[in-house]
Amino acid sequence: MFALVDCNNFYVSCERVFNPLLDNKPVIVLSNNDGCIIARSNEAKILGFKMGDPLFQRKELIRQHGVVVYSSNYHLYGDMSRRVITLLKEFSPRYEIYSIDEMFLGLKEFEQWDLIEYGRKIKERIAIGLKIPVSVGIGPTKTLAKLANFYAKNDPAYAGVCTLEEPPKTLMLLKQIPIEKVWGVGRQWSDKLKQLDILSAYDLAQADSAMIKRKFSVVLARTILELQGTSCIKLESVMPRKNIMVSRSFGQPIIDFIHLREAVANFATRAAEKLRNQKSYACAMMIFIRTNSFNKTDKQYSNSICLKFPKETDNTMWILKTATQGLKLIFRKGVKYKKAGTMLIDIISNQTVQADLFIDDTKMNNKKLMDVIDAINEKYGKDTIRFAICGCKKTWSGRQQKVSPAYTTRWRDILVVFAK
DNA sequence: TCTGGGGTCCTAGGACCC
DNA sequence: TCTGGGGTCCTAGGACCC
Repeated sequence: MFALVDCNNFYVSCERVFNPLLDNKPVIVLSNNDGCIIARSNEAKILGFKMGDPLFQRKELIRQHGVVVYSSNYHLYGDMSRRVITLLKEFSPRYEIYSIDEMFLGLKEFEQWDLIEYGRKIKERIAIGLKIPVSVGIGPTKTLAKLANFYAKNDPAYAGVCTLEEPPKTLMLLKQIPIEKVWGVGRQWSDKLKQLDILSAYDLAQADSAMIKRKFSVVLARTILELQGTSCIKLESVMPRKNIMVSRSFGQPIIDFIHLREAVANFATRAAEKLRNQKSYACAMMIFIRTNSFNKTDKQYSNSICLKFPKETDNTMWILKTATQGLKLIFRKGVKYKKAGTMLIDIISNQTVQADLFIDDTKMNNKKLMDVIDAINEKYGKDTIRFAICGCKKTWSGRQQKVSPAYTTRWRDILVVFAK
């Protein structure tokens, strides 16, 4: 058995932990650049705010209902996520961190227990420990645990905890789940499935898996088995990333090379930090730049380039050098750039590196220097020490007008409580 | 004026090997 | 008229996830 524990409206819930005045009010959290709505409280969902709505299209509705708006605060959400994970680990030795607000628990060892009761304990633990509301879905496969979570979250009768244990009960519930809510079925496939008269999770569970494999892929055929109760998708403990991407849209369009280079250098630096953090090397990197594709009048341009490093590396200097080279090759004058990014690719573990006879490894991967830089930045804050090419003004950075304090990760933001 | 930022896996087809 | 039978690796593109 698996449990899927999902934090409800996670970003909004994080804001509410430190500001109880937000309880019962419509609250939304915005994406980077304050561009889109990416998290909504239940009250905001009822008002009709949709995931991904551009903010500027919803200004009127926000004003009408006095909706509270926040920029995203990943210092806070990331740290709260780590705390949730710490507490959830108490409930099973086997787990998978699936996303910033979701975790699977392996419950093989607890199958004789009352799992509903266990689910309630989990929910209670997170509520008391962190004031984060969670939903718990339990099932014999990950896909069924996901669907159980759908009920736990959306049907008040379950009060946040639902199990799909016995097959007959499971099948009845599957009939009420629209096909597009099934884990692994997105927009394209749900449209195509509906044409085949497969409208619910139940219909998919009954479908001919050979036909599905032919017309879709082995992935969806696997989903059928999972819906029927045969577990195909294992619990994955932490796997290092195979790609590391850092990209941003700019607050203002960038025209000149120097500013664009500064932005790209910052992204590459961040990517290199992530790479070292997971103890890997990258063999190559990709750099991309693009104009604002929403703008119908400006000249459009978008390009990317992949470059190999002379030898696999986790060294910021090499990565910056390569990023700059690549940018020079794809940069075009007279264009208004709106977004850029870097991606480290061909990532390997730093434990399995072949030495090179002809390249001086100490020069390529100046490990001591990187360790010192990382340690200083860890202790005194991001970018305390940095490469000059990254600049210091961050003119490219976007709007973050309504960001809450980083209550749990920055000393000067720590919450102060006054006694009356 | 204003439209996010990450990831994964699978498949088909081409180039190559013997 | 007729033109083998295996393989591997790589890449781009398309689907999905949060």
